[in-house]
Amino acid sequence: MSTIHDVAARAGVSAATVSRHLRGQRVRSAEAIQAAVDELGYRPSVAAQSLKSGRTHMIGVVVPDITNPYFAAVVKGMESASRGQGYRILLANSDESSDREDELLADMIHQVDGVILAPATEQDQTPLHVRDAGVPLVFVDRDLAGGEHFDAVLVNNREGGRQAAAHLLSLGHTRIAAISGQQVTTPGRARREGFLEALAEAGVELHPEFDLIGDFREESGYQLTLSLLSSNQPPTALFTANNLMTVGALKALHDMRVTVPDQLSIIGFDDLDTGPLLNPPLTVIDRPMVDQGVLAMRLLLQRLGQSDRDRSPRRVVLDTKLLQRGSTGLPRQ
Amino acid sequence: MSTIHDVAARAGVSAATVSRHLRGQRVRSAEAIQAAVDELGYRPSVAAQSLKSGRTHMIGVVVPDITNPYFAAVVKGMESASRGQGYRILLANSDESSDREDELLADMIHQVDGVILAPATEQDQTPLHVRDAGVPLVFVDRDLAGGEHFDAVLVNNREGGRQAAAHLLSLGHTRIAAISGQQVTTPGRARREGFLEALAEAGVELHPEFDLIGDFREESGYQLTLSLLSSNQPPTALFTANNLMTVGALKALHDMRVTVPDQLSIIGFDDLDTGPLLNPPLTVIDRPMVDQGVLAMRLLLQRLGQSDRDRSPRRVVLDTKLLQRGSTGLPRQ
DNA sequence: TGCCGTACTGAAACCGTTGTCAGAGAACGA
DNA sequence: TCGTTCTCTGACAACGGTTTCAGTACGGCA
Repeated sequence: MSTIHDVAARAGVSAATVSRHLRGQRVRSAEAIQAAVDELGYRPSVAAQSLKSGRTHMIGVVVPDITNPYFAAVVKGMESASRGQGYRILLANSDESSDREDELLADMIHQVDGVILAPATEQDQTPLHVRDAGVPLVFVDRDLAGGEHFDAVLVNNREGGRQAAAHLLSLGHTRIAAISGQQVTTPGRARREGFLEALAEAGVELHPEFDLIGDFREESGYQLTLSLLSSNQPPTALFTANNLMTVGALKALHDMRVTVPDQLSIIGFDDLDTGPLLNPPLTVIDRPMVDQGVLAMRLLLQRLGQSDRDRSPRRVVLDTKLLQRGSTGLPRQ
Repeated sequence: MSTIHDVAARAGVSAATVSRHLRGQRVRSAEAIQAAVDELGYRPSVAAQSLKSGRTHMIGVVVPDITNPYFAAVVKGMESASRGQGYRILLANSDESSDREDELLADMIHQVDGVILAPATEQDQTPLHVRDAGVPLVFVDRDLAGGEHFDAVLVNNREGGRQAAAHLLSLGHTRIAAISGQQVTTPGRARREGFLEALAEAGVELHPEFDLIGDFREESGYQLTLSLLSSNQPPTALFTANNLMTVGALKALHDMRVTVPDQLSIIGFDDLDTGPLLNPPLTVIDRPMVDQGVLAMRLLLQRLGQSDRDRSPRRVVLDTKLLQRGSTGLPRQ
């Protein structure tokens, strides 16, 4: 590994001059320096630059689970938006654990220029520490209670929940069940609230035993669906509040030989790549995925730009959309 | 941001002593130092440590596409294996582009302690530069032509291809088609070779027009399947060499109202989360996913351990397994 | 009493880069 | 010709740690 001094020696100038040349300043011996750089294959030490400048050109990204296709798409969006801007992504999974998230952020703060986070709970305090440390922070997918002072890219989860309910109601369902996510998370809480709200407005009540709370993982969708089916008067329609729980629910229905939508209509939140191929094709509330990552990264990079640090928070809220396919139908008589 | 000197001043000792305490050496004023550390919330500067030690505690991970569930799972495995070992993951997508991969690696080399790579082509030269730079490298999923001198975690792709062919042959198919991946990649080449090999051994020939080469993306699976269907004597069975192309193929079959497996049997490579839920459930060649990430990271971290750098390359090859479900059946008369 | 070994300590150098500073020439106008 | 400006330069000091080196203080022992 050659250093800037090696280059300087070879070009017959001082290290300072090499540095200047590399940063684009006019320098008399530009060609000689460039030649030396090329011959030695010199690349500046990132560590030394960071130490000197206090900037690392890395963005910390913390998501609950990278194997969730939604987050994979979001991260891909982030990566493509940071590409060409000279920023790299430091990736970590929180596994939906607030503690793990705390650790990760505490570690990261000191080696990233900014953080994009999908917080494990809305009560999380760590993001405040991140802000206190002067590290710009953008929320994606999930918000904080009182998060208005942070940048964020979200979707209208409440409206998404309402759309799901409205769709089931429009088909004539009244024995309706919902499997929601953790109520301490934005999508967990808001989707359920919107869903319940729309039901209430239509004068339909959700039986407490049909108002289930999962954890956004496939297994909880599976187990909770089994429990619903064991009810002596099962629901005719089901709303599952994210993609993984939807898959779990479908597996349970499959295993229990429940026909969809004849015996049970099901509507999920977040489309699956194979959504149209399922039997029947899956009805879902859909939302932009890659876009959210792109927007979040852009917001953050803007924030990193000089003189933009203190501008008021920007909050982007995207719309959800009903994709009606075959898994929802009229309730059985 | 407090520095080690702030801590030293507060504890009434020198910076050297604080450093010693933090690195676990016996020190007279341990309590006072610890108190100062806690009060100030001191954390060592990663940049300074890197500059001094030459180690960054970061692992560069370059995969073709993080939204491919296989790679998402692999990355998750890596992340969990690096957790607790004090290593972080610098993630990048190569988008199956060799040029992009070159850039990424050239940048990364100087800021990571090791690299895990799924190379875009087997002819790639960049990995050699990485090695020359003294940065340990582990291949995952894909190998290099002449890659025997590198650590790697692979699966037996050739055998997987043979299993697929054997399965279709055992059902009595002879008009068989294959949609393979890029022939410059290990999985693209080896799966096809194994597949063709087994057909040849059974005396079955693959019509050139049925021997298609895609690019591991959904769109190519879709388009190539459409072209197969437009043949005036279409195949009765199809092998798609990765998950995304399988999804593309299924969408084409769906759009063209081809019934599976009656009109066409299909067998994929790599299971889908929704594989069992498809209509009919998808027959695939399956392989460990998260495990590959875990193994690759372990291999790399071992390599980073002292005195292990020069040991001979370790190459792990995992087995594939046929998951017979409903998408393959007897050929139509 | 003196001597030796042990346990700990701070000063200083170093990692590689960048920014400051003062100075050296060259170009320019008077 | 002599200032004065302008452009470019190298020496040097940081940035925040870790490590080496040369101590200092103390206990044990003869």
